[in-house]
Amino acid sequence: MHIFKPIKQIRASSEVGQQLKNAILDGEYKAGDKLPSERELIELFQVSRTVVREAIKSLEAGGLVEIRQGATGGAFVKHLTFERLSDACQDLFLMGKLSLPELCQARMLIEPQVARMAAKNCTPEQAKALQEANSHESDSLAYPETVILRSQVHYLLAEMSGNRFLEAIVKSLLVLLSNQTTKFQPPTDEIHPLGLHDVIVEAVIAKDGAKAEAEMFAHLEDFNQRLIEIERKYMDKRA
Amino acid sequence: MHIFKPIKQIRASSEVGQQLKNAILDGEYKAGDKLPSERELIELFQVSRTVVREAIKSLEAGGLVEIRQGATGGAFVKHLTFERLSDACQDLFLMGKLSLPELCQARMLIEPQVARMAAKNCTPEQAKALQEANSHESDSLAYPETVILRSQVHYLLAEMSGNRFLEAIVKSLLVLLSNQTTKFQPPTDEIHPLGLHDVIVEAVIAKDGAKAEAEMFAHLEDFNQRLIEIERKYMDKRA
DNA sequence: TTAGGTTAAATGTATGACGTATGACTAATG
DNA sequence: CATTAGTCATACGTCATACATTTAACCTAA
Repeated sequence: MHIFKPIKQIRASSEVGQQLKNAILDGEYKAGDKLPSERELIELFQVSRTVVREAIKSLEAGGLVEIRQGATGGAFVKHLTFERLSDACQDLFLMGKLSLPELCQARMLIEPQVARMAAKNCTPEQAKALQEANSHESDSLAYPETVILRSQVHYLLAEMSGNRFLEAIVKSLLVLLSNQTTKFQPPTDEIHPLGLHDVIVEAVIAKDGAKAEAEMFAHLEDFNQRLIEIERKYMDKRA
Repeated sequence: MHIFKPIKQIRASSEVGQQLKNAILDGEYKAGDKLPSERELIELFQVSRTVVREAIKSLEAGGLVEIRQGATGGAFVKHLTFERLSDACQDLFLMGKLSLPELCQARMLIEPQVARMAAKNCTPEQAKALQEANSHESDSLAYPETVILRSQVHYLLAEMSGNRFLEAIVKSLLVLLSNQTTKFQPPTDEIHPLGLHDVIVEAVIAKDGAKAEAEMFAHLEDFNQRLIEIERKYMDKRA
C-alpha cells in the first residue's frame, strides 16, 4: 500500500529568503557584499518582484542585510553584531516578559566573572583604554550622554573577556539597563556617583582577577539596589 | 538663526510596522489577538497593500506575529518566547561569530549558578518532574530524540531558577549545543553516558544549593571536554 | 572650475487581477 | 439523522505593470 506524504506548501517568499540566508551564512556573500538586485533575483529565482522583495525585507528584519536606495543601492550584507540579541531582549522586556530585578540579578551573576576574565587577559593597550574611559565619566551630566559615558568601562571589560557570547549578553544587558535609566532620568549622582569604577579598573589593570570579580560584584550590588529603588519611585510617581 | 532639522525620510512600511509593533508592545493587541486584516489596515493607514504587507511581514520576521491563511486567517500576535534569542545566537554561530568553546565556557559560568538557584526554589512538584525526566533519559538512543531527552533536566532547572532572563539564555545555549550534537551524531554514550545528572538532581531536590552548583560545574567540565573533542574529530574527518 | 542639470540604476509605492487556503454554511444522499 | 460533498465568503499569496523617489555619476555651460 502506498503512503501519501502531505504536500508541504511553503510560501515562495520564505523559500527565497531561506536560500538567500543560507548563501550568506555559508559565506557566499560576506559582510559588505551586495546581493543581486531585485531584477536579477527575479531572473535567478523565476518569481515575481513581490516575492523577491518580501524575502529581502525579511532578511532586513532579521538584521542580516541593510537595504540602500539609489543608484548604488541594493541589499548589503551587514556585520552581525549583538544588536539583534539586544533587540530581542528589549522586546521581551517591553512585553513584560522580563523584569528589571531579573536583569539585575543576571548581571550580578555574569559580570563579576567577566571582570575576572578581563583581568586575566588585560594588555597594556587595554589598560590604557580603560583608564581613559574611566577618567571621562564626568564629561557630561546630560542624558543620554552621561549614561553612555558611565557604562563605557563595562563595555570595555566585556570586550576584554575574550568570550564573544558573554560579551554579547553583557552588552545587551547594558543597553537594556541604559534605556531604562535614560527613561527614569534620575539625578546622575544619585544613581551612579563618580569613582565607582576606580577600584575595579585598578584590579583589572593589576591583573588581579579575584579582586576584580569581588569589586565588580560589590559595585553591582550597590548599583542595582539604586536602580531598582529608582524604578520603584518612578512607578509610584506615575501611579 | 534657525537650525533646520534634517527630514527623516522613512519608508512608509517601516512607519506602519513601527506603529503596529508599538500597539502590540503597549498591549493593545495581546497574544492570540488578530490584527486588522490587510484591507482594514489599508483603510486605517491610507497606504497601499504593498506597504501594509511589508509591514506585517517584518513583524512576522521579528517573531511578533504569526500569519495564517484562509477564511479565519490574518496576523495573530504570538506569545513571545526565547526562540528569537535562540535564533539570533544561532545565526551568530553559523556566521562564525561564536565558537563552540566560547559557548561551553559561558555555560560553565551560568548553569552552575542556575542549578544553585533551582535548588533554593525547588518545590515537591518540581522535584517529581526532575526525577521523572532524569529517569527517562535512556528511552531512546536515536537522534535527535536522545539529545532532547538528555537535556530535559537542564531545561527544567533553567525554568526552576526563577529568573526568566537566565532561563532564556540557558535555553538558547542548550538549543545551540543540541543542534551541534545532532549534527555530529556521536555514539550517545560516548558523549553523554547515563546517570550523569543523578547527583545534580539529588542535590537540587535536597535543596543543597552549594552541592548542586558544584556538581553541575563538574558535569559541564566533563561534558564540554567531550563535546569539544568530538567537534575536533568531526572537523578532522571532513578535512 | 564649478554650480547645476541630466541620466541611469536601484529601491519604494500604488493598483488591479488572479491564485490558494480554509472555515462555515448548505444541500444531497444513504 | 448523520455524513458527505458542494458552494461560498474571506483573507492571505503571487504576479504584472506603472510610476515615484533616491542617489551616484556624468555632463554641460557660464
